[in-house]
Amino acid sequence: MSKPEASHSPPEPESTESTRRRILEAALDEFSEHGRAGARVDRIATAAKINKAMIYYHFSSKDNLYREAIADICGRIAGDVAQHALAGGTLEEVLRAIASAYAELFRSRPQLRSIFLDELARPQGEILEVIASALRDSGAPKLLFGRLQEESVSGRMREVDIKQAVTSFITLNLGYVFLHPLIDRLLGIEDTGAFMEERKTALVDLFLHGVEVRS
Amino acid sequence: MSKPEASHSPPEPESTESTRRRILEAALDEFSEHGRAGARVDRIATAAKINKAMIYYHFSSKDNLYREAIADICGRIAGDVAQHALAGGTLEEVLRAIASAYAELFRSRPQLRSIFLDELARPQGEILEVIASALRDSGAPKLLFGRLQEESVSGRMREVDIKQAVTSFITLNLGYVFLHPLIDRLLGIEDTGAFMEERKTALVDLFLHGVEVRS
DNA sequence: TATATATAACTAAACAGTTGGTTAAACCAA
DNA sequence: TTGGTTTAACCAACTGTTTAGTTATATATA
Repeated sequence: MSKPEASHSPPEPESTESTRRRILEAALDEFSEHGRAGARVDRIATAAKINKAMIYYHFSSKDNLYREAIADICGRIAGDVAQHALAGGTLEEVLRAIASAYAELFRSRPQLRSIFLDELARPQGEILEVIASALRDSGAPKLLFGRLQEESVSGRMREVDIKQAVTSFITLNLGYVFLHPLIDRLLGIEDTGAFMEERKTALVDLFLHGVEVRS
Repeated sequence: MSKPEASHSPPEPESTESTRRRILEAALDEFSEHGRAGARVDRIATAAKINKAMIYYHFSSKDNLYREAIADICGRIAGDVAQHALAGGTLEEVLRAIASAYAELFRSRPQLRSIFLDELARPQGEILEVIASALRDSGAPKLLFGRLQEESVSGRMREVDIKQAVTSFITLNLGYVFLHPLIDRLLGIEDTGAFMEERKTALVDLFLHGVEVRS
């Protein structure tokens, strides 16, 4: 006595939050993989296992979905970075903690990388501001800036422009994350993961030596 | 006695090279501004002042046009960088020359930045190889690697992993170029151009101090 | 020398498929 | 019954690409 399968039987209605979440997650994957212009709404719908119209019901437009998907994940960045217990300690300890935090951020949230690169390639003020805020709220830039100022004032660090120094540390960290497809080819690096692991130590080492007072 | 205007009268045929050049230039602008998926063939045709069908006559497909436009401009990179007379001199002089070359490359060819970021975001082996080859052929990576090895062997440089050191120098240089929209926001930098100028000196300074033997 | 032919470059129009988005109706839990 | 959620079908515009026709020019041929 088998029940006739309905030609269309919608799954049990879920909570709004649950549906939105599924859409946001599918969207982030799609935008990460194809970029904003290359992403397809119907692919997002398929991946989220919903009818395409639901995307418009919840998010109004493709563009708005893009914005909200990024805002959603950026909202997690501060928490992710905080896991690395950025706090006091020697300058070296602080730098190591930040380097680890950044490396782990992009390792644990692989969609972030391509989306950040997209927004860097063609910045949209609004979205870039969301990203910048997230990184700011992580506390890392402020901690870095503050510590470098202390070191400078106390004479443990050479006289260098603090903004340039912070820029250098950030680019030393994020540089390989973002540029590794190119660098791997230029230098014949075959194990990106291993190189990234060594990198965390190497970049802190270089930076510390670069800023310390010559004895 | 006016001649009746033909309903459609194609202009005199130009040389193939001239038409192709116009298309390639318009294409590079379009791809740079909108990305591969966001670029529109009809916009490229309008910008190049040709009939859209000519793009297919000369380049077969949008994708092939993308590839050829990038290959075309990458073919110029080696020459651009060579303008900076990368040669011998002290390590500092070599590093300064390379830093200048990189900064000038992206300043003088503004389309490169977003296109490189696109390919870094979603690498296509073939195109990334064209880009890597262009940078390789510029001679800068080899010069850098070679000089750092010399310095290491002769004891003027600390014992550091050369690949990590080269990676650091490249990321110190290209990092700000690519990440400046974000860094400017994080650090409150208002004059990107001025900061970039200072950067050339600051990054070489940091790097040199970072690798030199402690006396 | 005049004429025919082939070819490359070019055109406007057409094409077929895809895209983001819309709509009216159905569904369902409270 | 109500209001929120969901559906299948639909839509106009857009997209990359193709087609058939035109023109200028070089070359072959009678």
